Parts: sequence; C-alpha cells; structure tokens
Amino acid sequence: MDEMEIIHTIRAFNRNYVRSIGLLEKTMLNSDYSLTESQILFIVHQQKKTTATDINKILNLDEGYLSRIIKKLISKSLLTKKQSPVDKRCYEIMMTKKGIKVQEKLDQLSTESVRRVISTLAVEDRTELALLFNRIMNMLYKDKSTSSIN
Amino acid sequence: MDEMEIIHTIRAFNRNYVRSIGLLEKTMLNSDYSLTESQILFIVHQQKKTTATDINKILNLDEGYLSRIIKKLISKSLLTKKQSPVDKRCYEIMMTKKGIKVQEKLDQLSTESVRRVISTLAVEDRTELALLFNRIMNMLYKDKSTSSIN
DNA sequence: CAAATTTTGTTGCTTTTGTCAAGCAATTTT
DNA sequence: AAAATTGCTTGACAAAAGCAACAAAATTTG
Repeated sequence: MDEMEIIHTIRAFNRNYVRSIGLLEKTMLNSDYSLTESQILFIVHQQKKTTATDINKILNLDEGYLSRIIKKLISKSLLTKKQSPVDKRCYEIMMTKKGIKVQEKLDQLSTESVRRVISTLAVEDRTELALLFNRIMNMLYKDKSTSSIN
Repeated sequence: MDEMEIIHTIRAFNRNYVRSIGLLEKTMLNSDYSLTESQILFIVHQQKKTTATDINKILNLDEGYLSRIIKKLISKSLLTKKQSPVDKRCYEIMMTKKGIKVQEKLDQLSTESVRRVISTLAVEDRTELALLFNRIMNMLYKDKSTSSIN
C-alpha cells in the first residue's frame, strides 16, 4: 500500500466519521449543554480538582472563551471555583453535586447514542470493532499525555 | 468483551479522535475557507453537477445556512448556479475553473496534514493503520449511500 | 382540473460559538 | 525591586449556525 493510498483511506474515514460524531453531538445538544461544556464537565469530573489551565492543556480553547464557559457552568451551580492558597493566580475548579448529576446524565446520553450505533452490528462484530479502535488508539495516542484521561 | 467495555472503548476513541480531527481542521482554517465550505467544494467537485438538496443529503446543514454559503462561494467565483430546465425549483451547482483550483489546493492541504500525522509512525504501521480504518469503514458504512462519495 | 400540500430554495433576524486584544493581579526571573 | 511571565478575566467583535416566514414551482388528491 503506497503512501497516497494510505492517506486517502484515512481521509475517507475522517469524512465519514466526522459525520457520525456530528450525529452523536446532536444527542448532546438536546440536553441544554454544548459539546464543549460536556467535555469540560467530563474533565472536571475525572480529575476531581483542576484549573482552567489544566483543562486547556486538553481542550486548547481560547482562554477567554474557556473562562466564560466556566463562569456559566458556575452560575448554573454545576461547578465551583476556589482561589488556590498556594498560588493565588490559580482557581481550583470542582464539581458540585448537581454538576455530578448532570455529568452522569450526559454520560448516559453519550453511552446511549454509541449503543445505538453498534446495535446495528452483529454481536461478534461489536467486539471486533472495539479491538480495532483500541489498536488504532495504541498506534496514534500511545505516548500522549492525554491518554491518561481516558 | 461486554457491551459496556465496547462502548467505553469507542467513546475513548471518539474523544481522542475528535481532537485530532480538530487539529486537521485548523489546517483548513489557515486557508480562507471554513471546513463546511471545503466540504461543499469537495462534494461539488466529486459530483460534477449537484443541487443544494443533494449536498444537504450528505451534510445536513440548515437550508438557509447552506444557501448563504453557496451564495458566498458563487460570489467568490468558485461555483456557478443554473436553474434546471427540468425542475425550475432546482439549481444545478457546478465548479468553476477557479473553484477546481481552490478545491485542489484544499485537497493538498488536507493530504499534507494527514501525511504529517502518519509520518510519526513506523512505515509498516502506516499500512496497518489504513487497513484498520478500512475494516472499520466496512463495518460502519458499508451499505450507506454516502459511501459512494468517498 | 383546481385546490391543497410538498419540495426547493431564499431572506431577515437571532443565538451560539469562537477570536482578539487589553488588562489586572500574582508569581517568577534576573 | 524592576522586568517578564503566568493565570485568569473582560469588552468588543466576527464567524458559524439555527429559526421562522416566505415565494415559486411541482406534486398530490379530491
């Protein structure tokens, strides 16, 4: 397989997959929270305690934009912010109980929509699909620091 | 592998891959055209002759939004629009020479950025990666009508 | 066939999302 | 202790996307 063929295969996959993911995202949108907001909730949920900078190491958003989203999530009582005593420039961001609840609901929605996708597959194909994705992740994201958050 | 494990694997892949694709998209953004515009150019380029409705069978955009993007691409002389003599509600959309040129440039950019991604892999892994992606596409998109445009 | 319905596309208006630049306070560097 | 950097915030703005109302043409159907 020559390089051009490889690249075209990957690009074809990307085009298809972007659309699939787009559909998954729409599931999220029926839930009052945007994809980015969900991602932030997901990250804070995992890390228990974070800062805006930590979140942005993963999401790479515009800092001002991130600041505003966090503010919004705080105003909805999903997150809390507390100035770090160690470094007063930093604010420790944590989930509230309500935030955890919402995050769990979003998690379920996401799980549900993936379940719907694989439901069309034969049962033995589902496992194979997961193995294939795992193999790809190992190839592409093995040594990346971000892999720790999955 | 139980269903939950499968779903979590796929979701982990999605989270990682969304970010990768996000980076690929940024390559596009340095090129005066948004991802959506590029996709439209890609589709029109492939199909030689289309309509807004055809494009939207693939992209599922808001119709008004699509109408405006097409208008913009026409105003930049990348596309042309001609009322269909058969069905006067429809407008046949085609590429101009300039449009083809631009599309080819965007195509190169996209190819280039995928090339950059796989360049970090061992040569034998690159082929394997493409085979894995192909296998996944066969599982997920085999009988879909959209597969014809890849 | 004529009225009702559907399809295709357009436009005005609004919201959402994201970017840029300036700035402040705390920290680190020199 | 002055200068530079870091973490975060804000205002102003631009781009992307969605909603609703509409017109023109085609199709359905009574």
